[in-house]
Amino acid sequence: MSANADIARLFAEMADALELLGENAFRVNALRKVARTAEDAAEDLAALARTDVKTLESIAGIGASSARKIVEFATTGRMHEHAELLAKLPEGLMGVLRVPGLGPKTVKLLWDQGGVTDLATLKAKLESGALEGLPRMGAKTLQNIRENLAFLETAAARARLGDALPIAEALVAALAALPGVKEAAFAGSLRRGKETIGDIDLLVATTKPKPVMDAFVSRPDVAKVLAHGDTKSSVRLQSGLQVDLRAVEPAAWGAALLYFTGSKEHNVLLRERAQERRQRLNEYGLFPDDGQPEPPQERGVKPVAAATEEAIYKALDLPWIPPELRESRNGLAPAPASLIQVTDIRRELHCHTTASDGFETIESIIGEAKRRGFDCIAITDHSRSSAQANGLSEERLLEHAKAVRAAGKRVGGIHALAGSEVDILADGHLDYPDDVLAELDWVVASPHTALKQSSEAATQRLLAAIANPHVRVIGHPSGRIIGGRPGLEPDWQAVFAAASKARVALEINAKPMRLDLRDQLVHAALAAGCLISINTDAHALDNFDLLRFGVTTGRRGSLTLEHCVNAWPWKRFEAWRTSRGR
DNA sequence: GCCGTTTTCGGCCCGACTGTTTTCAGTCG
Repeated sequence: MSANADIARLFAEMADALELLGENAFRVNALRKVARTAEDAAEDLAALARTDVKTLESIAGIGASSARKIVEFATTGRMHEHAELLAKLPEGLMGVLRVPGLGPKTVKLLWDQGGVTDLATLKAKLESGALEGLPRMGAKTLQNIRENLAFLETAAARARLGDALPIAEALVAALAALPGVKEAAFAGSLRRGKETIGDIDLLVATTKPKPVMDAFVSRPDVAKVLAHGDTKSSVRLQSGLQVDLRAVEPAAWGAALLYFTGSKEHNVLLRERAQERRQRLNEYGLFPDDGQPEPPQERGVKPVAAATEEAIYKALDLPWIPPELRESRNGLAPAPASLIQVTDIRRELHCHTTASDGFETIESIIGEAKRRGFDCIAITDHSRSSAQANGLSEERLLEHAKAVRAAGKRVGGIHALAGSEVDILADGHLDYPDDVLAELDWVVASPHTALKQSSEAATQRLLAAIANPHVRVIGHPSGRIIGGRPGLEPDWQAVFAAASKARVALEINAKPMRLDLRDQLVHAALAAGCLISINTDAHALDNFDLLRFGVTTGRRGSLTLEHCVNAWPWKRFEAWRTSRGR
């Protein structure tokens, strides 16, 4: 999977380089599309390049030329066109493109006429005044570049879904409370539930947008106003997060929500479908195409559909597609009939108590699970090797199991499973011997250490854990931390095949810093016939609220109720739980 | 560079906003 990320980076860099060199914009866009396709792909493109180039070329957006480049990368680890392109530019010049507001035209101008070759020379020449007098470089523009460069130097990477969503929800609530606002919502990658987001896209429906825009840019948490128009404004919050707000007429709400939710590929597919039906789709509605070049909304043409997303999909003979599935890997395929949702989840199968590194007593966390309507909770404190997490010795584990069962009886009305989150050691052995695991009701096996081992070692490690008859779930299978560490990169196809055969579920850990398995891998695991378990890995009572992030990740991987063991009726779950190892 | 029951060549989304402009180029989404 990391090969896909590498491929995406190489193509994105080629697109940047070509743009700086003034190459044809459509060629640049085509390369960008390959980059986005690679980033979203559920398949391992490098593996495909080695075994099945035809299928690689059949992926929308990847043509013969890009396939050839991917094959070269998959077989040699190099992409010579990428290297040759980058050699034509000063090494740090592409970094200058990361400054907000600086695009290829301006960077090329700064390079050709200003001698800027990287962020350091840009900073020096801004300070020395060497850029004054260049075309289109007025005082205001130079000041903006200064500020945006300073921002770039301190900016964090993309925000995690778990951090951005609560901020967006608060902003939406504030906008919805303003006079004249009929609807307010967040759109963009946040609505699609991507694990990280670059900015927050907000949308309001109102007939009087100006006061809404004014109120928005005047918020106390706004650090800088990037744009302030009648229907569109853009700010940077003190947290560094950029927030864009668009205002539309209530009658065009659905069209705007659809348009600003994306993804780009999804929008293109919808527009193409509209064109096939002699219709035009834009952010103002779905219109009959009368062949006139001027936008229909400016000529008073009545839309076929505009007020709701559902109406627009329906007019295009499509079912409404949930935002989480509007990614390139899904095309316009309808959502599966029973796509998982938060209300389907009946049990939590991975949580911690004060016995290891949790903050709640056994009884407290069982009570919380019951209060939330769950039929079962598995208590899975850490195993002995996780010393930093106060992992349990064999003796403590067996005592703990008794305490869990007793607490379950005291609370009543919920099944409390005495389990363990047992470490998968670097060599694939589990942290307790089989005869100890046999004493438990439930075993989640997870990697916690040696997360930089080779792909081969990681594959053998996970296969060994899957082969253990006591293991029912592989917890956070890669061990990655979003924006922190990449985690294990095993041969996922081999892992999925083994897990599918052994009926061992793979976890989607709902912690926003983990979301592990990630969405693309969930998609691939399901294609291989795997079972999935969504768990919050709760260490505190409010951690149960993180469930929605795990469910969103499952939805992005097309997870259905049938493949999620947390959603099964109790009898089916019990039959599966007790079907091995005992 | 990609794509094709209207094209294997000739298209490829386009509107809002800013800053420097005196009518528009560049960026962004």
